[in-house]
Amino acid sequence: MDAIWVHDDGLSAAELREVLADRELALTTVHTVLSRLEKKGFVTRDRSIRPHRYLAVSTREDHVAELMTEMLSQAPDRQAVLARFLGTVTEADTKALRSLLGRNHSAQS
Amino acid sequence: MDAIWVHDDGLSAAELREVLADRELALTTVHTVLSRLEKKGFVTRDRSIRPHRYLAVSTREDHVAELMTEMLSQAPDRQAVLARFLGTVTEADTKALRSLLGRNHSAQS
DNA sequence: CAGTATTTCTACGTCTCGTAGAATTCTACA
DNA sequence: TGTAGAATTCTACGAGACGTAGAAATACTG
Repeated sequence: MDAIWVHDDGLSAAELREVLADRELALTTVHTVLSRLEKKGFVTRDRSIRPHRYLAVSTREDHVAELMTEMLSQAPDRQAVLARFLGTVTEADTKALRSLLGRNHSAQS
Repeated sequence: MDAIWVHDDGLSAAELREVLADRELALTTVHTVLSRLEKKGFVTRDRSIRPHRYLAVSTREDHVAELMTEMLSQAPDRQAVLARFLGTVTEADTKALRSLLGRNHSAQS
Protein backbone atom coordinates (compact mmCIF):
# COMPACT_ATOMS: atom_id res chain seq x y z
CA MET A 1 0.00 0.00 0.00
CA ASP A 2 2.57 2.58 -0.88
CA ALA A 3 4.17 1.94 -4.20
CA ILE A 4 3.01 5.27 -5.55
CA TRP A 5 6.51 6.61 -5.26
CA VAL A 6 7.65 4.38 -8.04
CA HIS A 7 6.16 6.89 -10.43
CA ASP A 8 6.97 10.31 -9.12
CA ASP A 9 5.37 11.75 -12.20
CA GLY A 10 1.88 10.95 -11.03
CA LEU A 11 -0.43 8.34 -12.43
CA SER A 12 -4.06 7.43 -12.72
CA ALA A 13 -5.79 4.73 -10.75
CA ALA A 14 -5.83 2.51 -13.80
CA GLU A 15 -2.13 3.01 -14.37
CA LEU A 16 -1.33 2.28 -10.78
CA ARG A 17 -3.35 -0.86 -11.10
CA GLU A 18 -1.18 -1.80 -14.05
CA VAL A 19 1.93 -1.26 -11.98
CA LEU A 20 0.53 -3.55 -9.35
CA ALA A 21 -0.75 -5.99 -11.94
CA ASP A 22 0.70 -8.92 -10.05
CA ARG A 23 -1.89 -8.42 -7.38
CA GLU A 24 -4.86 -8.48 -9.69
CA LEU A 25 -6.72 -5.81 -7.81
CA ALA A 26 -10.11 -4.50 -8.78
CA LEU A 27 -9.99 -0.94 -10.00
CA THR A 28 -12.28 0.16 -7.24
CA THR A 29 -9.85 -1.23 -4.73
CA VAL A 30 -7.13 0.98 -6.09
CA HIS A 31 -9.48 3.90 -5.93
CA THR A 32 -10.40 3.26 -2.34
CA VAL A 33 -6.81 3.04 -1.27
CA LEU A 34 -5.85 6.14 -3.19
CA SER A 35 -8.70 8.05 -1.61
CA ARG A 36 -7.61 6.97 1.83
CA LEU A 37 -4.06 7.95 1.09
CA GLU A 38 -5.33 11.29 -0.08
CA LYS A 39 -7.30 11.78 3.10
CA LYS A 40 -4.18 11.06 5.05
CA GLY A 41 -2.31 13.59 3.02
CA PHE A 42 0.14 11.25 1.37
CA VAL A 43 -1.01 11.89 -2.14
CA THR A 44 -2.84 14.65 -3.99
CA ARG A 45 -4.87 14.25 -7.05
CA ASP A 46 -5.59 16.45 -10.00
CA ARG A 47 -9.35 16.51 -10.20
CA SER A 48 -9.38 18.82 -13.19
CA ILE A 49 -8.65 16.13 -15.71
CA ARG A 50 -10.85 13.14 -16.02
CA PRO A 51 -8.85 10.16 -15.25
CA HIS A 52 -7.73 11.89 -12.06
CA ARG A 53 -3.99 11.84 -11.70
CA TYR A 54 -2.59 11.02 -8.31
CA LEU A 55 0.86 11.95 -7.20
CA ALA A 56 2.81 11.62 -4.03
CA VAL A 57 2.89 14.72 -1.87
CA SER A 58 6.48 14.09 -0.93
CA THR A 59 9.14 11.78 -2.24
CA ARG A 60 9.68 8.53 -0.56
CA GLU A 61 12.96 9.88 0.75
CA ASP A 62 11.31 12.91 2.30
CA HIS A 63 8.67 10.76 3.82
CA VAL A 64 11.11 8.33 5.36
CA ALA A 65 13.32 11.12 6.63
CA GLU A 66 10.30 12.69 8.23
CA LEU A 67 9.37 9.46 9.91
CA MET A 68 12.88 9.07 11.19
CA THR A 69 12.84 12.51 12.70
CA GLU A 70 9.52 11.74 14.23
CA MET A 71 10.91 8.55 15.73
CA LEU A 72 13.89 10.41 17.07
CA SER A 73 11.63 12.82 18.88
CA GLN A 74 10.01 9.87 20.54
CA ALA A 75 12.90 9.34 22.90
CA PRO A 76 13.97 11.76 25.60
CA ASP A 77 17.65 11.12 25.04
CA ARG A 78 18.12 11.99 21.41
CA GLN A 79 21.87 11.73 21.54
CA ALA A 80 21.72 8.21 22.86
CA VAL A 81 19.40 7.28 20.04
CA LEU A 82 21.69 8.81 17.48
CA ALA A 83 24.65 6.97 18.91
CA ARG A 84 22.88 3.64 18.68
CA PHE A 85 21.55 4.54 15.29
CA LEU A 86 25.05 5.07 13.98
CA GLY A 87 25.94 1.75 15.45
CA THR A 88 23.52 -0.22 13.34
CA VAL A 89 23.86 1.73 10.16
CA THR A 90 26.12 0.63 7.31
CA GLU A 91 29.58 1.91 6.67
CA ALA A 92 28.37 3.60 3.53
CA ASP A 93 25.76 5.40 5.55
CA THR A 94 28.19 6.76 8.10
CA LYS A 95 30.40 7.80 5.28
CA ALA A 96 27.55 9.65 3.64
CA LEU A 97 26.68 11.30 6.91
CA ARG A 98 30.21 12.44 7.40
CA SER A 99 30.37 14.12 4.07
CA LEU A 100 26.94 15.62 4.51
CA LEU A 101 27.87 17.01 7.88
CA GLY A 102 31.26 18.14 6.77
CA ARG A 103 30.09 21.12 4.85
CA ASN A 104 27.59 23.04 6.95
CA HIS A 105 28.71 24.46 10.20
CA SER A 106 26.56 27.51 9.69
CA ALA A 107 23.91 28.32 12.25
CA GLN A 108 20.35 28.37 11.02
CA SER A 109 18.06 31.15 12.18
CA MET B 1 1.00 1.53 25.57
CA ASP B 2 4.70 1.84 26.01
CA ALA B 3 5.63 3.59 29.19
CA ILE B 4 7.53 0.60 30.45
CA TRP B 5 10.78 2.32 29.70
CA VAL B 6 10.21 4.81 32.44
CA HIS B 7 11.38 2.17 34.85
CA ASP B 8 14.27 0.37 33.25
CA ASP B 9 14.68 -1.59 36.43
CA GLY B 10 11.66 -3.74 35.75
CA LEU B 11 8.37 -3.63 37.55
CA SER B 12 5.33 -5.67 38.35
CA ALA B 13 1.95 -5.26 36.74
CA ALA B 14 0.65 -3.63 39.89
CA GLU B 15 3.54 -1.19 39.97
CA LEU B 16 3.10 -0.32 36.35
CA ARG B 17 -0.52 0.31 37.07
CA GLU B 18 0.55 2.72 39.77
CA VAL B 19 2.76 4.53 37.34
CA LEU B 20 -0.16 4.89 35.00
CA ALA B 21 -2.51 5.73 37.83
CA ASP B 22 -3.93 8.67 35.91
CA ARG B 23 -5.62 6.26 33.57
CA GLU B 24 -7.34 4.25 36.24
CA LEU B 25 -6.84 0.99 34.47
CA ALA B 26 -7.98 -2.34 35.78
CA LEU B 27 -5.13 -4.57 36.79
CA THR B 28 -6.15 -7.17 34.28
CA THR B 29 -5.88 -4.59 31.55
CA VAL B 30 -2.28 -3.97 32.46
CA HIS B 31 -1.69 -7.68 32.45
CA THR B 32 -3.20 -8.16 29.04
CA VAL B 33 -1.12 -5.41 27.55
CA LEU B 34 2.04 -6.68 29.17
CA SER B 35 1.39 -10.15 27.85
CA ARG B 36 0.88 -8.81 24.38
CA LEU B 37 4.06 -6.80 24.61
CA GLU B 38 5.83 -9.92 25.75
CA LYS B 39 4.50 -11.90 22.84
CA LYS B 40 5.80 -9.23 20.53
CA GLY B 41 9.16 -9.41 22.17
CA PHE B 42 9.22 -5.93 23.64
CA VAL B 43 9.38 -7.01 27.24
CA THR B 44 10.42 -10.09 29.14
CA ARG B 45 9.17 -11.18 32.47
CA ASP B 46 10.67 -12.99 35.36
CA ARG B 47 8.26 -15.78 36.04
CA SER B 48 10.33 -17.19 38.90
CA ILE B 49 9.16 -14.68 41.44
CA ARG B 50 5.56 -14.30 42.24
CA PRO B 51 4.53 -10.86 41.34
CA HIS B 52 6.17 -11.37 37.96
CA ARG B 53 8.52 -8.61 37.10
CA TYR B 54 8.44 -7.24 33.61
CA LEU B 55 11.27 -5.38 32.03
CA ALA B 56 11.91 -3.90 28.65
CA VAL B 57 14.00 -6.03 26.35
CA SER B 58 15.79 -3.01 25.02
CA THR B 59 16.03 0.57 26.14
CA ARG B 60 13.79 3.07 24.57
CA GLU B 61 16.81 4.51 22.84
CA ASP B 62 17.78 1.19 21.34
CA HIS B 63 14.26 0.61 20.24
CA VAL B 64 13.93 3.97 18.56
CA ALA B 65 17.32 3.64 16.92
CA GLU B 66 16.27 0.29 15.58
CA LEU B 67 13.08 1.70 14.19
CA MET B 68 15.00 4.49 12.54
CA THR B 69 17.34 2.06 10.88
CA GLU B 70 14.37 0.07 9.77
CA MET B 71 12.78 3.16 8.28
CA LEU B 72 15.98 4.04 6.53
CA SER B 73 16.06 0.66 4.85
CA GLN B 74 12.63 1.37 3.54
CA ALA B 75 13.88 3.73 0.90
CA PRO B 76 16.07 2.74 -2.01
CA ASP B 77 18.12 5.91 -1.86
CA ARG B 78 19.48 5.87 1.66
CA GLN B 79 21.78 8.80 1.11
CA ALA B 80 18.95 10.97 -0.01
CA VAL B 81 17.02 10.05 3.11
CA LEU B 82 19.97 10.84 5.33
CA ALA B 83 20.41 14.18 3.65
CA ARG B 84 16.81 15.12 4.24
CA PHE B 85 16.97 13.73 7.71
CA LEU B 86 19.84 16.01 8.59
CA GLY B 87 17.82 18.84 7.18
CA THR B 88 14.99 18.49 9.65
CA VAL B 89 17.03 17.58 12.68
CA THR B 90 18.02 20.12 15.30
CA GLU B 91 21.34 21.87 15.49
CA ALA B 92 22.16 19.98 18.67
CA ASP B 93 21.52 16.73 16.86
CA THR B 94 23.84 17.48 13.98
CA LYS B 95 26.41 18.56 16.49
CA ALA B 96 26.06 15.29 18.34
CA LEU B 97 26.32 13.36 15.11
CA ARG B 98 29.47 15.19 14.16
CA SER B 99 31.18 14.33 17.35
CA LEU B 100 29.96 10.77 17.23
CA LEU B 101 31.23 10.35 13.70
CA GLY B 102 34.43 12.16 14.34
CA ARG B 103 36.19 9.40 16.13
CA ASN B 104 35.63 6.13 14.27
CA HIS B 105 36.98 5.84 10.81
CA SER B 106 37.90 2.22 11.35
CA ALA B 107 36.43 -0.37 9.07
CA GLN B 108 34.29 -3.00 10.69
CA SER B 109 34.80 -6.65 9.75
C1' DC C 1 -7.17 -25.64 54.00
C1' DA C 2 -9.21 -21.06 53.12
C1' DG C 3 -8.81 -16.51 51.74
C1' DT C 4 -6.43 -13.31 49.07
C1' DA C 5 -3.11 -11.91 45.64
C1' DT C 6 -1.73 -12.88 40.92
C1' DT C 7 -2.10 -14.52 36.46
C1' DT C 8 -4.43 -16.45 32.47
C1' DC C 9 -8.48 -16.81 29.34
C1' DT C 10 -11.84 -14.96 26.86
C1' DA C 11 -14.29 -11.19 25.01
C1' DC C 12 -16.02 -6.87 23.14
C1' DG C 13 -15.88 -2.37 20.85
C1' DT C 14 -13.14 0.49 17.88
C1' DC C 15 -9.78 1.39 14.17
C1' DT C 16 -7.09 0.68 10.30
C1' DC C 17 -6.40 -1.88 6.18
C1' DG C 18 -7.12 -4.71 2.06
C1' DT C 19 -10.58 -5.76 -0.82
C1' DA C 20 -14.45 -4.95 -3.76
C1' DG C 21 -19.62 -4.58 -5.29
C1' DA C 22 -23.17 -1.14 -6.21
C1' DA C 23 -24.45 3.34 -7.28
C1' DT C 24 -23.51 7.60 -9.21
C1' DT C 25 -21.37 10.82 -12.20
C1' DC C 26 -18.82 12.06 -16.34
C1' DT C 27 -17.72 12.29 -21.24
C1' DA C 28 -17.66 11.50 -25.71
C1' DC C 29 -19.94 10.04 -29.65
C1' DA C 30 -23.85 9.06 -32.60
C1' DT D 1 -29.02 15.60 -26.67
C1' DG D 2 -29.43 10.84 -25.16
C1' DT D 3 -26.81 7.09 -23.83
C1' DA D 4 -23.21 3.60 -23.47
C1' DG D 5 -19.00 3.02 -21.34
C1' DA D 6 -15.36 4.87 -18.39
C1' DA D 7 -14.28 6.84 -13.92
C1' DT D 8 -15.32 7.95 -9.33
C1' DT D 9 -17.74 7.69 -4.99
C1' DC D 10 -20.33 5.12 -1.42
C1' DT D 11 -20.90 1.47 1.35
C1' DA D 12 -19.44 -2.75 3.34
C1' DC D 13 -17.15 -6.82 5.08
C1' DG D 14 -13.47 -9.63 7.11
C1' DA D 15 -9.07 -9.63 9.46
C1' DG D 16 -5.97 -8.05 12.70
C1' DA D 17 -4.27 -4.61 16.28
C1' DC D 18 -5.46 -2.32 20.51
C1' DG D 19 -7.52 -0.66 24.75
C1' DT D 20 -10.22 -2.36 28.03
C1' DA D 21 -11.77 -5.58 31.44
C1' DG D 22 -14.67 -9.58 33.63
C1' DA D 23 -14.38 -14.41 34.86
C1' DA D 24 -11.77 -18.33 35.76
C1' DA D 25 -7.75 -20.53 37.24
C1' DT D 26 -3.63 -20.70 39.96
C1' DA D 27 -0.47 -19.68 43.53
C1' DC D 28 0.94 -17.97 48.20
C1' DT D 29 0.44 -17.45 53.20
C1' DG D 30 -1.12 -17.82 57.45
